[in-house]
Amino acid sequence: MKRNFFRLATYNANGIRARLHIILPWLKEHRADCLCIQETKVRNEDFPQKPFGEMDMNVAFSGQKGYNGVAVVSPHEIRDITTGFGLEKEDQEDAARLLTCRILDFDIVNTYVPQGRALDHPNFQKKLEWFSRLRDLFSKRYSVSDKFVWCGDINVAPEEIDVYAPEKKLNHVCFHESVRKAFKECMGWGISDCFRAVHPGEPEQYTFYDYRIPKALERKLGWRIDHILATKPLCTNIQDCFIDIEPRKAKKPSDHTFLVADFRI
DNA sequence: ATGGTAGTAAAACTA
Repeated sequence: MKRNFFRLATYNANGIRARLHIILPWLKEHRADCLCIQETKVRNEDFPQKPFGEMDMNVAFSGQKGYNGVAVVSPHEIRDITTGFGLEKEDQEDAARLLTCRILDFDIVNTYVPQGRALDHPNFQKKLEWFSRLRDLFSKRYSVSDKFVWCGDINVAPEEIDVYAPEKKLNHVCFHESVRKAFKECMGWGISDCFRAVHPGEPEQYTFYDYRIPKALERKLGWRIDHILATKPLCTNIQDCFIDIEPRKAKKPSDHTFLVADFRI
């Protein structure tokens, strides 16, 4: 059965080799046209290409040892793959956090935005700069009239409803006003939050549950920090956008949290 | 106010 929409999803794997038992069945069941993965935590030479190839999926990946790492999986051809910000002397970590490609007539940017560690840590400045560098990349390489999607682990809860106990998170690197502002300024290039376009004002819609917090899912102690942002040609054609959490299928509840958007084509 | 656990990969480190 051919569908009249393009299904794009994003998933933070926290180690792709430890999540294949979740990712492979999920791909089969949901028939995503594009799955963007972050925190693969695997160097390129060790990337598990075979299991994807065996189910006729193409993969593009960019990783480093132990940390970070991004990948794109698709049943379609993955073209024009780039990693990092496209500098002559590319930073290894940036290359393992940013991968762009074309699938059908969609321009896709998959990012694992630096978490930032602490407000007074140098990594937090790097995080803020990432958003302006991304906006520069968008405006340099793409047009707002393109079918363009930026998705991934953005590490920002944009609004109070996007995190539990927001009053206690004002100095958190994923909720501080400076990082929310930086994210919004980046979006100001011309992209909108697909999830909020479909579910405006809906509270307790989270994409991330810290596995260190006991029963975080049941207690609704989560964050909406993974996002799918799209330009107007796509935003005006969103059929659906939803968070797929199926804890019954996972050993741990946070193992199985996908953010999905369906774009009418 | 802090810590809680998981993954990678072989002792810390990031989240």
